[in-house]
Amino acid sequence: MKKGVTIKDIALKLNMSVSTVSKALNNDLSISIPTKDRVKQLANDWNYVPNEAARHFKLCKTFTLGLIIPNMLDQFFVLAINGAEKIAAMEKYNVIISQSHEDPLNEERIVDLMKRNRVDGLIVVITKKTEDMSPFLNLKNIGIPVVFFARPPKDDSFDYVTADNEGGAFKATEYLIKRGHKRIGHLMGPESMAISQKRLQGYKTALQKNKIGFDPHLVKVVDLTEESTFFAMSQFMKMKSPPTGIFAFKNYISLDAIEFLKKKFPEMIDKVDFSGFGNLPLFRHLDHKPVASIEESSYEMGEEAARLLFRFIREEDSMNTRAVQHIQIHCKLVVHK
Amino acid sequence: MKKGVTIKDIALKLNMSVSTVSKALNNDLSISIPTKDRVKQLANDWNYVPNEAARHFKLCKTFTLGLIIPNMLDQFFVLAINGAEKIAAMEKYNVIISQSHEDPLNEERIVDLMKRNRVDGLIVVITKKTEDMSPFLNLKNIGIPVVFFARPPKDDSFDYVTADNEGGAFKATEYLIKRGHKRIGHLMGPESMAISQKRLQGYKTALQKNKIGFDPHLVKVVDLTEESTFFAMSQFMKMKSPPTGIFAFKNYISLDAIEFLKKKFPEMIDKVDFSGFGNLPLFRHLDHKPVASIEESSYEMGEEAARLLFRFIREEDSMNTRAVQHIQIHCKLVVHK
DNA sequence: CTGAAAGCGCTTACAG
DNA sequence: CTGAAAGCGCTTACAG
Repeated sequence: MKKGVTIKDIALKLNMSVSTVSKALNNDLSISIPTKDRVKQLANDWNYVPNEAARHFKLCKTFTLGLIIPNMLDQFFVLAINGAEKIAAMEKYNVIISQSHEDPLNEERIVDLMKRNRVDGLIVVITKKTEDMSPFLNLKNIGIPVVFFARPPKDDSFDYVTADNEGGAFKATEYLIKRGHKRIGHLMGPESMAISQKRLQGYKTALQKNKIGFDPHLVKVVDLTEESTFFAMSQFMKMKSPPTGIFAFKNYISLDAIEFLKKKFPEMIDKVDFSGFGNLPLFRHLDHKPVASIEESSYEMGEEAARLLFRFIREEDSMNTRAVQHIQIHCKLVVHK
Repeated sequence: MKKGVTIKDIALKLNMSVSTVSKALNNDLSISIPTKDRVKQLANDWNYVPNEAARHFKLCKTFTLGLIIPNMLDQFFVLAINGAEKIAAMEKYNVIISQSHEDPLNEERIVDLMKRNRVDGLIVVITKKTEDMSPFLNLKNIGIPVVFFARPPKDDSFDYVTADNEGGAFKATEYLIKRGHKRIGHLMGPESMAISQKRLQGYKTALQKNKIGFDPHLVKVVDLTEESTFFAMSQFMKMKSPPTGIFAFKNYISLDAIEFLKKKFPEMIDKVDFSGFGNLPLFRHLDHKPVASIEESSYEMGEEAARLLFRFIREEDSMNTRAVQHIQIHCKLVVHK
């Protein structure tokens, strides 16, 4: 980084103090219009670029939000980022995005980095394997507020924004029932994720309400990799009477499951209906896709998380006294085709 | 941001000078092992978190790379980001990503922001409409190196990494010819983009080499929106003898074009073959997709761009004397199904 | 091996 | 309305 023009240079040239120049550039009310004009004119002529690193340092504030997400190839997260960025932009805040790639070790490294860089707040989607929350506890101690997003930690003492997981699962399952399915499987999310249980619960409730017995063999846990979905599907297909409707924890899983059928049981591809969480932009291009999606409104969820975070940033002092916030976003069922 | 523990606090407690503490934490050779141990022990006990804002300020270096891309919903860019991030991580650099959403005004705002935040270097995919390069010239002046990526500016005085656009277009077009097509259309990229011409040229060369006359009616310019692709396709389909093979500037355009056929000319969907730039992860899930893609190796391109940028960051002094770098990445043809 | 001192560029409470 | 001065947390050239 070259040295560049500083307010000192400007002050020297105009025979003013640096205080005056600083105030003029910041539109301080105490400075006269002519002075402001002269300062701004020269700043412009000289291509003055304020050194934010110096401001951040001086003000103990970086005007930066950290975002930690598992993976940017997942459109759900990208939409959420866009929502958060919108709110951040309104507050003239920057956003730093970093990917954990679903690895808790990476996650810890990134949290540390964000801490060192003194972001003013953090929005985090924890990895599918994160169980140890100590890196985040530590964050609280040094006064950096965190809002968890989409995947709430099991420990309810943290603030989060998430979908109505149980309600959404209920709707997705019931839609399959309404389409006439009696044997309904569930591709369940990892045990390590709190929402896996919620979505399972919604599935169970839908069965119950519609007088369909719960069969534990119809629930297979997957870990969000293609292999595990393929394995679960092959288990399903081996059954005497395989499910004809499958509610997936997440629609990226449905896509893998559909992929599996195409490859191994092409005759079944039109006989099994899928529903699941996530109404993704890429569905537009698909011929074989879930019959219904739970719209998680990820853009709005991102906005909501950012709004909550800004509230915390503003109320920083009351950090230790304020009530924990758990925000739940309503989920809509979207039928495809 | 709370005040937190500083090296001064540690120095006070241990009856040392701040210089010693600073050096101990930075593993300076001049400090004795026992001293280092005592310092590190206390730093650890007290949860000391170095204030990077202060370091950046002091060192006139932020260890941060800026990335400006049009849109994170485009997987091509996400892969490139991942490549650049990998290289940055190896150099212990952070990456700030910002989206221009294809709007030059946004782009200018972001460049300004990156300037103020004194990123050490910038990797930029300009918007499809960017013609005025002055925001970037300005960057050079204050000593922030920039590497353009994927979409080289028309002005060749900038450094960039791009695909072998002409060669790739040649291969994609020739593949359609090899499949027996005689009437081959081209969905050309925006005139404002330099690579649109290159890809058109590759298309023309492939026709020529294979003794197929060039028909200007078979070239339609699109602007990367669905509407413009739909319009171009409807023009094609109105022709007496519409093209049976179409080489698209970019495969997201192919997807829109396929969408158009599905909707308006379902009987044609299996009669028109597409090829184009971009071998995207999402193709995995598609039944109707281009018959071939030009693999742009975006991950590797991202790495390459970051490597080049680091070279510039290191050689900062010779900024004005060094030769302009134009790196071209070889493109492979990937046949689908 | 350790420390005193200067300084990075900016903001702000205070004095005039 | 303007300015002098302190200080944010750190690094480093220099002295000892």
